[in-house]
Amino acid sequence: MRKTKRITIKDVAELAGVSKATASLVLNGRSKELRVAEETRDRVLAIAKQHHYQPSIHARSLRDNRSHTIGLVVPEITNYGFADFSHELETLCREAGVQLLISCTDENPGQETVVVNNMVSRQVDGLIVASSMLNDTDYQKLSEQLPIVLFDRHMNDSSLPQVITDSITPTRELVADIARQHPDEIYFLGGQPRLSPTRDRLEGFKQGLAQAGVTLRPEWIIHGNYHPSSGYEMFAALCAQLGRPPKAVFTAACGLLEGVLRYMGQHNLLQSDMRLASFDDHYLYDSLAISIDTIRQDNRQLAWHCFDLIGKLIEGETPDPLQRKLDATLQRRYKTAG
Amino acid sequence: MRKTKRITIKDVAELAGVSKATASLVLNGRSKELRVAEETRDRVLAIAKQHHYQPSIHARSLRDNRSHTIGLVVPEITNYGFADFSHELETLCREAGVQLLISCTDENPGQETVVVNNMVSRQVDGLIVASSMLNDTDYQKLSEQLPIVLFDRHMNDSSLPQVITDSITPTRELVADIARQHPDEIYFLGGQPRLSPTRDRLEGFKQGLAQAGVTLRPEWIIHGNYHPSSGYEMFAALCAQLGRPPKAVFTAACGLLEGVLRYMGQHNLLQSDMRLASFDDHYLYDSLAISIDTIRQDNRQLAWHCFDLIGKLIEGETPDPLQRKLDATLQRRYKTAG
DNA sequence: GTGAAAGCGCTAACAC
DNA sequence: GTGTTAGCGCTTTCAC
Repeated sequence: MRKTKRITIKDVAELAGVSKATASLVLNGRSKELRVAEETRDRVLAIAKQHHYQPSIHARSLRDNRSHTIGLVVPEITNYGFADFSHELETLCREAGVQLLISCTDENPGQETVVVNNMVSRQVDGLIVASSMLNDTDYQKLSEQLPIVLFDRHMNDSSLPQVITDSITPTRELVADIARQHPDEIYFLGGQPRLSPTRDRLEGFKQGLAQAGVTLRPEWIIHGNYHPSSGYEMFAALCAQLGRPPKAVFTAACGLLEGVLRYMGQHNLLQSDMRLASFDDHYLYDSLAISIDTIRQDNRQLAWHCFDLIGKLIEGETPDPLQRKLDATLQRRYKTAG
Repeated sequence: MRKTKRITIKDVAELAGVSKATASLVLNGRSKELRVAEETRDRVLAIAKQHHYQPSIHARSLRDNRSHTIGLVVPEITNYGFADFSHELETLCREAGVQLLISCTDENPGQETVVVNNMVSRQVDGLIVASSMLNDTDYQKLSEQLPIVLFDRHMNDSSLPQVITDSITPTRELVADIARQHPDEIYFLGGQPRLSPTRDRLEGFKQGLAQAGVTLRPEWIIHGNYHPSSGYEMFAALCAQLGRPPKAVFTAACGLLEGVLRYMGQHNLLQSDMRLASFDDHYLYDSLAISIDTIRQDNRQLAWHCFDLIGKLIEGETPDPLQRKLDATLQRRYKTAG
């Protein structure tokens, strides 16, 4: 293992019979502008190629005080939406010669602090975060040290750069549609009430009811958290309380939906005529027994904007606008009888 | 942005009125063994804490010629199995103070070369790869430079360190069961015939037929590739050829199954009595209209062994055994009538 | 046109 | 007990 020792610029220089400085110029393609003799240049390049010279990224990072690395912090990489987003972002990074570091928080604010500190100590040039925190004070402070972009979730009136999907509009439209079919019973299952996705989607839910002329009943709104099991429990409790499955349910995120589906699978409810809708899409929903309407985020756009923001911030530019809101798409699967 | 300039060990030393060397000793917790005065030590530590001193990882990496970073290369992070594996591996790495770099190849050998080179140039200490290559010559060569562990897929007689799930045994058992129910028609949809998962799972398929006393018909075996669309196309062609859906199908990986399900969804076949089975599990399969038997890999074990191997290799140890084969679990969902 | 030297932040040998 | 120094690999003035 590790037989071949690294070849350094000093080695290349010596082999080519020039100084480190000259070799450096040539290898950085600045030989033209700084008038290095063509013959010298070719010699250096030949040696470098022949010995597979690769610059030490550590030496460079140390010198430049730049790691060409950015961090991505997400709640769960096993969540299809975040995986898709990560993939898109990784592609953008690779094309730009930037290395992406990915860490998961498991929806746990304590762990979020750990992984973020970890990335800071790794001297990432910037940080892109889908935070599980309730407020942005930590990030506000951190953003004095390095560029931060929040996405997917946003905090109360945060002024930090951020990219989110507009949840309210599509939720309103979808919920209004469902409410017209089931004006007497439509439940909202959400995560922590203080997290922005919950608040926004609940707002959309309320607007949807209003739009359909349906009066909200307080018991329709149920809060839990975004842990996988929470959707299951909320739905189980609801079924127990009603003595039957509800007529219509909107879940605020795919994790919650997952729990609901698990319960339904275990209790043979998948063939029922319950109307189910959710934020977040998944390709397997096309193959489920039950037709679920969903709201699909555009992860490619999301990733692009995050990358654009963080890149500009790192370069010291001031991107405009600093906060971006993207459109989602309704994915309708439910077919109204007749 | 970036108001606060980094504080270095030199700053700490000066503020504490000691030399860099002393400060370094103290900060690395080696003050006891090298008899630094307690008073000095406390002073240094106080200053460091007060100014939030954080060592420069780049300087350290440069000096130690170690990045405390390992690379993970997977075909698709959006594939649930790989996402789950990545998550497990990331947790292990974090606990060990190692940073994990993740890159995707999109099942494309050319891109695999790119991302691997990328990681090498990032000077990762080791590399864990689920390769889409047909042979291991590239990795054989690369392993002279740095430790490599292959997982999930293995190449022909490769002697490189690797961790794989035993596909043959569970596939045989599952297929034998299906073959007893449908001795006259059971199809195998696989990826590239030369990739190890395809070969192993096909071998298990054949053994399963033999075990059930069923004679294999050559037309039952269909090869495509592991791209999402391939399963769809193979299955569509099969349905077209038969003029009806097949009675029983085994797909060699979840990507292929995804394609089959998409076709079935579009053609209202999800309620049919076709028997479907596959390698790789997904939590949503519990909620599908059709009951799919699957073979579930143990990603936590898989990640643990990869981490164990790469860690030991990096430390210069020779792990034993160098190649590991783990057991999978049958996830039965199909209920035989009666 | 090219080379010598300094410095990025850190640690380890070796003085004192 | 503590300080001095050299060196990890690279780039960038500034001389020559």
